[in-house]
Amino acid sequence: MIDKLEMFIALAREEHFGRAAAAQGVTQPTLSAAIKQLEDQLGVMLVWRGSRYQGLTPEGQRALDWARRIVGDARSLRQEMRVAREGLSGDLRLAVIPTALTVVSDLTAGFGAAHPNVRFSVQSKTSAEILSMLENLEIDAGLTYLDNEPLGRVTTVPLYAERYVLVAKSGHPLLNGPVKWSDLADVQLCLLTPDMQNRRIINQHLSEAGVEVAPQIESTSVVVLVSHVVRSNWATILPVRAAEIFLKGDDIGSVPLIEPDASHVVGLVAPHREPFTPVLAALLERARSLSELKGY
Amino acid sequence: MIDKLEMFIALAREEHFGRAAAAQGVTQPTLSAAIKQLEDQLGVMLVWRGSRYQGLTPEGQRALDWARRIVGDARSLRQEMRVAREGLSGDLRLAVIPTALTVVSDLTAGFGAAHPNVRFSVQSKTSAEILSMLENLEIDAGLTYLDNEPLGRVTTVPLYAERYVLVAKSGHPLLNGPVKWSDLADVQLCLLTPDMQNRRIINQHLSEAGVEVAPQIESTSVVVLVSHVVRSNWATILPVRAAEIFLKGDDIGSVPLIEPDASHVVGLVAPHREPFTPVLAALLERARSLSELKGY
DNA sequence: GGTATTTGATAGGCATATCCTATCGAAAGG
DNA sequence: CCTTTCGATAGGATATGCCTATCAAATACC
Repeated sequence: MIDKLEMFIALAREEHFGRAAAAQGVTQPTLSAAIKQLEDQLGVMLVWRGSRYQGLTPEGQRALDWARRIVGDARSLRQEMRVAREGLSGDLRLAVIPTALTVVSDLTAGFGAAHPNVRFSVQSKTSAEILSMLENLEIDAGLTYLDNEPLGRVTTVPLYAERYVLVAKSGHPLLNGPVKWSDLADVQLCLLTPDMQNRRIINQHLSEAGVEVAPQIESTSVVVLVSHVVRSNWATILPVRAAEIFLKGDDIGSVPLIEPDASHVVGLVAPHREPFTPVLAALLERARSLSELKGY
Repeated sequence: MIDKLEMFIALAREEHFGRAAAAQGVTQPTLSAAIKQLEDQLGVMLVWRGSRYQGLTPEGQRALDWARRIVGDARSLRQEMRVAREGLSGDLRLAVIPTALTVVSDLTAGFGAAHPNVRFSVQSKTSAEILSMLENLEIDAGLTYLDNEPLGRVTTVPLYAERYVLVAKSGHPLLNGPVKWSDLADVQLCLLTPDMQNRRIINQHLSEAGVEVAPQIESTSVVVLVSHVVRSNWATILPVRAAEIFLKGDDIGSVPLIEPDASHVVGLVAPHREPFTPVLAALLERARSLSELKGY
């Protein structure tokens, strides 16, 4: 039963029998049969059947919610038993917005030393992808914005408030003092792609300052942005935490962006499932002790 | 997997391999094998093994919590799909304290008419048994005291406040006006057994009024108490709601018990599992609309 | 103290479920 | 019109689940 629910979740996620089967490490006929059996056992159609996958029925949608719960709890059970057996161990799968990637090392620093058997897997994703992956049990926790878009049924631990700086090559005229958002009208900017929440935040502040931007360079990667700043004449806007790591040398500099002195809360997000698995509980505890926003 | 978890729950409840197997409709070797496989899959011992069942290990205890969650959710999934298929239907298993048995008909009255395919099964239990059966998924909801003993992780809907009357044969000298608890010192009382919370409540009020009682007749059934009142010379103490149904004829009468005018809240109790299954949600809704204690 | 009973584990055998490979038919794409 | 994609179906090997029968240890009883 639980295996079939896993396959059902995979099917809903991949929207494709073949890919879902591959993701589950079974062949396509096996997954097809599993879905059919699930439908027989529950007595309802879960998937619209044509010659191809055509989405979930309303019952399928409701069943998916339960399936996620059941499968998630079953994994929690297994994980907790493994921890009972061999101490904190296992994989902790994180997805992180690009501008918070440097914060991961703060989280893992003490954690990795205290729990050497816990392995981290970190991937860079958009905030929307992070929420969807949390729902689909593809990751155990995420690092994303907490104060902008609706999050759903999750536990959150605020970590810090993002503040923004303009990053440009050393000697750039704007680097001499705080820069207003409205000063950026004629600056050549490279920015994250618009599917990134960070970009939408920046767009909003720029537009509120009456500035229209159409960056020639967009990327999903902060590294790409910074290397364009270093190697060419672009400037970029980054959260302080994301920029810091690049500011060690003399190549580039940064100044705070003011009017407004914008700030957006970033933190850890995890599925809310009482009780938490030991590994996740430990990570949340670590995040709380690290938080700059205890009272948030 | 889920089947094995069901067997594990049964074993924890019955504390006996053979009985647990019978309860699950399998033979004892099947259940033994299932538990062993569960232990193998989880990699931990769940049950202390001697020549007989000797309780759960700490890991077993934790696993039991998850197992209840998973099995309960799986049942919810199945029930919800059945409701999607054929409308509100299925069994609703209730356990009720004896003094609230007459209230069940208030709950079922409108409900049964609106949902003819829902069958009720009602059993009379102590409040402690009700809570334990809720935990073990043996019942779907209970009717018990809400304001005395700790309830655990449950949803409650208060229904009414129990108030107490003295019930005695017509013509009994005490029936002429309100009776104080302290007036009962020399009255021959028959009462519920001390494992019933109602009896403990009554004991407490009597003892606070300085009255010691050692009833010659004790029973788990209100019917037994009332028939002793009718046929012999005993009196008894009952909540109004439990007494009403017997007061139609002229054989017996009742008077309020005062000083104190004691009151204890009785209501519906159900496992807290979001979202509720449709049948349970409908019952809770019915209970809320019926409640005399909306603001409680 | 010796016998009977209770309790859970083990062994062997059968039925069923599961998962694979190979193939098919319908729909979509070019 | 041909090719590709996608999911369903068929057949066979393997694994799992559950049963009956039996055993060994512990306990209860005379």
